Amino acid sequence: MKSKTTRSVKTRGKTKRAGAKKDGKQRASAEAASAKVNTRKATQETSRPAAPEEEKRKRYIATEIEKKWQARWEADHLWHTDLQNTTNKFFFLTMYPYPSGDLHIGHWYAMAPSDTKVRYLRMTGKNVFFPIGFDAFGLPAENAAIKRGIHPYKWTMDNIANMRRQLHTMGATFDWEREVVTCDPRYYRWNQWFFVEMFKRGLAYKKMAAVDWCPKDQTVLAREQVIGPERLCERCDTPVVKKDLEQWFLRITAYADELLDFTHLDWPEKVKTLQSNWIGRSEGVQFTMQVANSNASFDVFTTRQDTVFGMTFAVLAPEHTLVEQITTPDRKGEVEAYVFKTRRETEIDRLSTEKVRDGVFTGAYAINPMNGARVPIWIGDYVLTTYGTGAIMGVPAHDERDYDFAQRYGLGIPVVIAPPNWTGEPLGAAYTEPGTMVNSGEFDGMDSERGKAEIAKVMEERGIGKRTVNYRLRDWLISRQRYWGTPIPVVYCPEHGIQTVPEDELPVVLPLEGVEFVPTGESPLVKHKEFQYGKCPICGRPARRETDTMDTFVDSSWYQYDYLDPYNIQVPINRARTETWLPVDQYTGGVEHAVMHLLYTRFWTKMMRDLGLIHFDEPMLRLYNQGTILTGGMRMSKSRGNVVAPDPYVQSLGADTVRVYLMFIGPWDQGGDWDDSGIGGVHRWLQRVWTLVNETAGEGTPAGKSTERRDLAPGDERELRRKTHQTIKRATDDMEGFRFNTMVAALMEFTNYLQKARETASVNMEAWREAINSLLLMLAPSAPHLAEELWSRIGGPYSIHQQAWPKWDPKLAAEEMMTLAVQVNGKVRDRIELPAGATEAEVKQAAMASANVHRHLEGKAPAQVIYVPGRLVSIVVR
RNA sequence: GGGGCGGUGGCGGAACGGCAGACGCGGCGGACUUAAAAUCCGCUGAGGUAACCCCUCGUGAGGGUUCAAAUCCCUCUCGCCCCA
Repeated sequence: MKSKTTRSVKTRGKTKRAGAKKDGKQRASAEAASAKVNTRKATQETSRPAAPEEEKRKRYIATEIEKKWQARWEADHLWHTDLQNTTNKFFFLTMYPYPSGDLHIGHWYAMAPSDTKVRYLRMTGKNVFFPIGFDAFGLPAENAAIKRGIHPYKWTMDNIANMRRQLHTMGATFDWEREVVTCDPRYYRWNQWFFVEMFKRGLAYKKMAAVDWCPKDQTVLAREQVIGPERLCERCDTPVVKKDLEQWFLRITAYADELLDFTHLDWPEKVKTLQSNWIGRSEGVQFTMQVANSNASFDVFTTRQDTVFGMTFAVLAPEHTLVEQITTPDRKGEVEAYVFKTRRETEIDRLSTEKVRDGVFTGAYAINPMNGARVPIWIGDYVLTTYGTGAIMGVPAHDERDYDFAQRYGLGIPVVIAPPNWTGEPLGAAYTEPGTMVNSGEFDGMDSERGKAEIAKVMEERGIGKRTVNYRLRDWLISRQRYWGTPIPVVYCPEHGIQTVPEDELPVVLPLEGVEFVPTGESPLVKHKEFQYGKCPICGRPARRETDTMDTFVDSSWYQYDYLDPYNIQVPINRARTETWLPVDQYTGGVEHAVMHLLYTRFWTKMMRDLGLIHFDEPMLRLYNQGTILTGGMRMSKSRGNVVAPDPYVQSLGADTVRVYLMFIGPWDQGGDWDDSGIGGVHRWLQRVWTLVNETAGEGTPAGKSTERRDLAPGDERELRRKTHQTIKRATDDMEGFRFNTMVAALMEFTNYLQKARETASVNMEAWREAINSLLLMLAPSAPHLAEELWSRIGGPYSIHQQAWPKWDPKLAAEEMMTLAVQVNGKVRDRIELPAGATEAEVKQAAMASANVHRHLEGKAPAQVIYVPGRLVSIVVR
């Protein structure tokens, strides 16, 4: 296979292609050249046998050169950023992975192009900090413990070890010396510290909340443990219900308005819109409704106070605290059954338009404070306690959901906002646009937009209600009845109630020993008596420790800060470094985190600012969302069992091939179904580069033509330099715009051109060197190992990754000739070639001289001739 | 229901309103080889023509603006995402 024969056959094949019919001579010169190489090599590395070494030089064996250079880069700490040096600083952050155990092709898709961009930025003179870590707390570790008896700590650490190894094979320039692992007490103690600070400021608090509860396992379930539309417990298939429990919240709503301000963020519009919608600010009025024949009352929120005269009913959420009190005895059975039914539904189900909007009459009535009308009080599951006040006024004529509801139960639908040209007939559907107010007492004839303001004013004057801003955003529920997370640093003293753990006692360490993982559905901490034994910081007496842990999104809310100084256990953040290195200059990650992680981390930064730790308002200045790699149309995940492992590809074709292929398959923000059918093409391209450059390196001239090079043809040299500089321009622009696919295509085209040039043209060595050097430099960010290897072979200084990205010269890139399309009535009829500097008159003259054009003019004189400089000539005849 | 994004060869995808299909995969033909693999060369949107030139048609469907539309506008349709 690797015999001498094969090699000489190969050599002969190539020489024959290269030269005309001088087989013998060509072969002789090629062999002489390779013999020279051989000698040099042999003297350099006398310890090794010459033949296999020679073989290695000839063939592109990706795995060998990749291992070699990875070891060298690491030994040289090439990617360890000097954080003291803040000149040209650039913080490039890619979302850290969850340590599921295996790095899949989706991870590569996110990280490899990020690394390419980082390497490019380094070559343009940026001092880049590119850290990596692991989002190490979370449910899968605990499930593994329950199912297979592996401790979550061990499971997580083993997975991290494996993923570290896999990440290294990618050849990414991560600064491994500042790795953050969030399940390390060193890290999560600061989660606790932040929690305590927030508690002191009222930003962390405890209140009742409805959560998913499995009645059989007697436990709260995470959202993802509730399976299917039937909402069954994932362990025992018991229908899940909602249950009110005391939960810890972070007051993100305090920042709602500020979170709506994106003015200093260079983020995708999509993400900004998603966050805005999620926060859901609406301005309206909150007013009080009295229950008839009762001293009870309830508040409703509406943005359509202009329609208040059209109210024919009121609806309370089934969970509303008033429901039990006001329900009349004859309605009790029906109401209770309905409340029970509702508790099994999700909010998403309840808000779906597909769903029939139903409800039950409570038997009670409420008074419309604006006109004194008595309206029936219903309960309905389309009203949520989590939005507004958990009660609404029903105005069927001007709200679609209310309309459906009134239709179903035969409630009145009086029009109070007249559509244009309305003649008094009943509406066929809810009219939700502005209009003229009618049947609204003193407001009749008023434009409804003005009516909104007027009614709000009147309500305030009469003490009925007040103008209110309402948000869809809820406070962030961080309690998890789970083991594998950050313990919430709180104790419950029988005498002094809720007390946070003093700072000098942090961290509250998650116990690793004495923890039982049995499928009862209860957090192991609840049964860990030792852990629960705390003491009150005020009286020093025993106090039960909180057993809830924090949502893992807490960890990812500030991990970018910890990267700067991960080993610091004195203070939460290193202020000096934070001041100079943050905010993050470029963040990359999936759009699926738009309203969770990306909102939480913005909140966290604002909170930190208000704690006086930092001076800026936003954590990440620029954001790029790459797409998702799917398999069979589905997101890759271990639980689905559809992950594609990169390792086999890396072993057979090399990391460089995988990296380039992932960038080549399409626009980075698009993602798509994984299909490896084209990966061979990318590998072949890299091999062609290998061969092309090695010939230059080994023989000192392109294509071994040294002995018979003709004199320089000036045109050829100009052309070669033109292609070189045009390619640099294309690659630079594409790299700036994250257009890796077209960047790779440009380099492929350049390689194709160089191969042809080598065989057909006589080449000036300076220009050739410039071309080869540029090719390697431009390839370096994408295929770092191959580029480094070839760079060293042509005698470039180590490391190629510390060289400057090539610059293009507009003069050299400029074309001398231009090819123009000539259109007659919009159809291309000919192409003409002219010097690039040709004047409009010359161009038009040349166009009119075309025989093809003449034929299509059919003797008519052109009515109009349009010249688009450098592009085309358009001739119009009528 | 509202909003956003998208629909281009057999496939992934290129294309500042200006020559549609770059680049790659796949396919076909050829060179090399005893043969295969690998490599290299040529062709490859559909149709008309034996072939070349050339012509016609073509970017989900239909209409519009324009000398010129994949690109801008309107209507529809299908797919994905978000909100209700």
